[in-house]
Amino acid sequence: MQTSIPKTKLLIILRTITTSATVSCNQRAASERGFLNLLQSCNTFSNLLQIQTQILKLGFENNPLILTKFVSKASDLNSIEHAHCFLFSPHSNTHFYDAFLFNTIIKAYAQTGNLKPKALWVFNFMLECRVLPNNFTYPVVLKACAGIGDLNLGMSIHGSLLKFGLHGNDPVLNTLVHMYCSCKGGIVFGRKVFDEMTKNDSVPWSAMIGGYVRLGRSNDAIDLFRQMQIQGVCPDEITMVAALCACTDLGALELGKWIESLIEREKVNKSLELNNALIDMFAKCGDVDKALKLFRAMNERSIVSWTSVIVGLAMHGRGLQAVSLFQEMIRDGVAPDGVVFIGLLSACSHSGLVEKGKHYFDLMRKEFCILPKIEHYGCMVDMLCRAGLVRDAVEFVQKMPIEPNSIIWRTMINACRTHGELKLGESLARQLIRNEPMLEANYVLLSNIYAKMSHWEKKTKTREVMDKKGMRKIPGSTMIELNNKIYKFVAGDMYHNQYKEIFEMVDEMGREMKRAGYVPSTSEVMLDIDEEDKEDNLNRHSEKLAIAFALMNTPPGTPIRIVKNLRVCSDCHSATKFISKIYNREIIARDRSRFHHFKDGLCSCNDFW
DNA sequence: ATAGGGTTAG
Repeated sequence: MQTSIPKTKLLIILRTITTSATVSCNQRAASERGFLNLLQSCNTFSNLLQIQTQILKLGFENNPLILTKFVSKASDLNSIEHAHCFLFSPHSNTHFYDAFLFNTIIKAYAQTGNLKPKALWVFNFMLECRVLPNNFTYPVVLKACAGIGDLNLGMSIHGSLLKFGLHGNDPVLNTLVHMYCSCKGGIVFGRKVFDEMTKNDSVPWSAMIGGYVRLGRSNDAIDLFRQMQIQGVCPDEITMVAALCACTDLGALELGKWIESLIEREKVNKSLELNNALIDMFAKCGDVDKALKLFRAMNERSIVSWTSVIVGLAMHGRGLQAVSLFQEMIRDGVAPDGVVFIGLLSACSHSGLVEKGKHYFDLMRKEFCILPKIEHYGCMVDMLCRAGLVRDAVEFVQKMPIEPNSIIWRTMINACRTHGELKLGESLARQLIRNEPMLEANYVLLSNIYAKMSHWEKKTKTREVMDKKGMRKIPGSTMIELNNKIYKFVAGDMYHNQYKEIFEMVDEMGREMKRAGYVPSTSEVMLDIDEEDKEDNLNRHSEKLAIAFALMNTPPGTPIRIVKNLRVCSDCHSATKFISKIYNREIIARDRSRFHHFKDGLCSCNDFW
């Protein structure tokens, strides 16, 4: 329940102010202070409307301070557009407006979800009104620009900053770095500003490291983080969050633990966000139990904390536990949002809980009034497809009230391939290519279907179309951490300095596995070559190279952690099960969508992925 | 009164 000033009281106060017919300076100041206090306690939209009327009645429409407070109140009440109309009506006298007032409006727009472009409109209007921007203007206007992500826009603001000859102080330069790092294609400009500025504190470092993380350049982010240490700049909790995100992206558990130890050593303030980043890092780097432990120890949790553990459990195939955590969250009185439902539905999807998934999909609309978005429909399609119910998925898509996106089509096409609906898959893939001819993933899907159908000439033709358009398949790669270094393997990799030993090890593994009953699934090889070459091809998959490398370089009995950039192929999946038993190793593999814990010849995913 | 951070299906 919101507390509001009773209307009667409000009117009495207003009347007291209005009735002073001849006011001295002191009285005027007093009435201004009184009005500001009144504004301060305004907390509903109808209060705001009353205040607006009074502003006109009392002649405060020429008082920029009062107008500024009015704007920030309106912003608090999500009514910035209302304040906008009031301030920029044809009758309003913009002659009295100052930079503080404009800055406040720009900031209010910058904070909105989809009204950010209006911040730039106000900025331009400010220039038209010949109000000079100051050093407080640029951080807010650049922040709006960063939110829009338009590089040209950002550059023109940068240009206007130079034109006004403001001496860029720290906040201005920091936001300039942030803006460039948030715009597509802008990171080099951001780096240039970053390199040329004097960096007195952690802020520009956080902006730059965060920029690399957002671009998926996590290795560069970590390099810069190390550079920061060398330069003797102390990272704060925000820098730590960015560094942890880089670890999460890489799946680098050891690196993540190192950051955690730095946090402890430097006694960095453990903000809610930092705890959330730690939870997410541990969950997505393979130690979901540690993530749960941290989650339980937190004294303040946000919806993000809950989402992180639920998604973490989902990735580890612990769907039932994810569901019970969701129920606990509801019992705790935390209001769910659309995002946590994505996590919950993906938990059901990864654990084959089709009925539960359907139940929660209905519940989100009926009980929590959250309208399912395309992502939620995507989860449902994925869930039906994983469970092998391709026909149900088709029916579901036909009944959907919104247009399916290409992600949903790709999910369906891939499911058609794995569940033998090849004709359907082919026609869907061809349709998708007609709609989206410049996306390589669509051609890869079609060519994989042709491979499965053994339609080699059609497959070759698809590949030729790709070549002609200059597209290339993303190569599969596997990452492994060893002695504080990150090693990356790609299929057939011969650049590693141990590659001969690795290939020998892979061959030995192959012999041992065959003795234990492993049959290479050569149907996974999407090439028209003979069976023996197919086996070689399988043995050169990046995953097997990484595991061989780990077996050679780590003590017997220790767990092996690997991270793949794509989904694990079914041959590598079955081979890894054998390896875990033969070599008595626990192998924890993260692929593009989930974790596989291999132990004693079995996988935690129960072959469901 | 001005700067920097977190979660999401495929």
